Amino acid sequence: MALSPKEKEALEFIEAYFVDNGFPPTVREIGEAIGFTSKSSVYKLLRRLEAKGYLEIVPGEARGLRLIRPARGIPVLGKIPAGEPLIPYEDFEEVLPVDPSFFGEEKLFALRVKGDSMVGAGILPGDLVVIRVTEEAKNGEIVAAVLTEPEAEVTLKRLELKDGTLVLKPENPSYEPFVFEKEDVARGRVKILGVMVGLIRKGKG
Amino acid sequence: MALSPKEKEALEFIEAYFVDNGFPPTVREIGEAIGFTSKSSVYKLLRRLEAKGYLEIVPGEARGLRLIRPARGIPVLGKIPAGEPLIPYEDFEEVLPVDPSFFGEEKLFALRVKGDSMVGAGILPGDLVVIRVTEEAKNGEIVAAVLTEPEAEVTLKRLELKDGTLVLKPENPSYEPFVFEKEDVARGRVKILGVMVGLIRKGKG
DNA sequence: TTTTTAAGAGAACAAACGTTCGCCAAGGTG
DNA sequence: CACCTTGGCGAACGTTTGTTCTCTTAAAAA
Repeated sequence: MALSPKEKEALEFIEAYFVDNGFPPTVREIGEAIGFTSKSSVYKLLRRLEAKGYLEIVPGEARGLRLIRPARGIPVLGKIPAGEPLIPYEDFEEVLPVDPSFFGEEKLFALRVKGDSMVGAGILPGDLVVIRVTEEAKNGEIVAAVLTEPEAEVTLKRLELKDGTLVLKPENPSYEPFVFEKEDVARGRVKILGVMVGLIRKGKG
Repeated sequence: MALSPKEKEALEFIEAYFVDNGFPPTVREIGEAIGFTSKSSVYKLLRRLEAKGYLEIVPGEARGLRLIRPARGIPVLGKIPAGEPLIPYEDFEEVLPVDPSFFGEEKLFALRVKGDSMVGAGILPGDLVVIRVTEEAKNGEIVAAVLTEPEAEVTLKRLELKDGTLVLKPENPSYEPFVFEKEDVARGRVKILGVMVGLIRKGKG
């Protein structure tokens, strides 16, 4: 169910408070944060959030709020980002229950690997690759890049930069590298989303 | 610093309570759980835990306890387990801040991969392999096993069972399989710790 | 042995906190 | 128009909860 602006504001505050403090906020603190003067209004809002399945209220207990979604996690980029901003940091389908600070403090997201073009780097189909959002990738780093032609597509390859040309190199001899000249980069035919900082595999491998 | 029995009991209760409820317990609840009749005794114990670095007390706040160690995580098996029990579920050096239920509800631990004998399965040196504790592994599964001779050693290999013989097969043509006959297994020269259920890689891969 | 320290009991108190009740304004709907 | 729902205010109340004091006992240190 959809969240009203105030409900969303409250939920985000609760999650942020939880991450910062290690326990949930009180009704009063929530009210103060979202600009409510009456606690009862906050309480009603919390009940709405409960009805919509975003949290659970434990009756009578101080700070008795139980978040349903994991408080800290790495969002999995489901569909290919089309417009701007490239990384929509909302409405992710899935959130990996992994503390992001394990991989670094910056903005992170995860990408599910589709093909076998990177098996040479120990990256298998189905793996979740953790990406740090940045446009400044160095030579030799594995990057997530979005190709705009012929159609929008996100791909994971090793980056090679040689005097202006940008090469996205698979780690599998069966695949050919993608080569982009200066003008291709300038015209936005390729755009680097970020660099790989980790990998999570679920299953028997 | 070392924990007294009661301190350890309290800390474990707090962690379990936190996992179950999503917020920390009250001083009273802790007292009830560990058999203290006086709250002040509990409070002093909490201060000891704080002094020893296991948690933080936020003064004046209800349920104002902040755990230092991650509440939910996967322990990393540091050194090779020598005696029984093979998996000591205490005093782990490191805990991965990953919700164990992501990989399964059973008992899990992680193992840091040392060599390159499993690169063919996309498992690189330095990777953290998540293992589900079980002695019943099926043919073709990747298992963590402990070899007792010539010296105790934990290894990760693909399991192959052929009428009584147990083969631990590397996924790298440069390495030879380990073959164990029925009597080797019976004499405990090889013991299966568990099967691989996931993998976590930290770094640029 | 005397002294000190650690660990807990029990009472008392002041905040912190959740919860309910009645009221009100805006907006849609018959 | 009259009616109902939604979303908010304000007051009041009763618990829940942290925190401090003094006292007791047993072990350790001197």
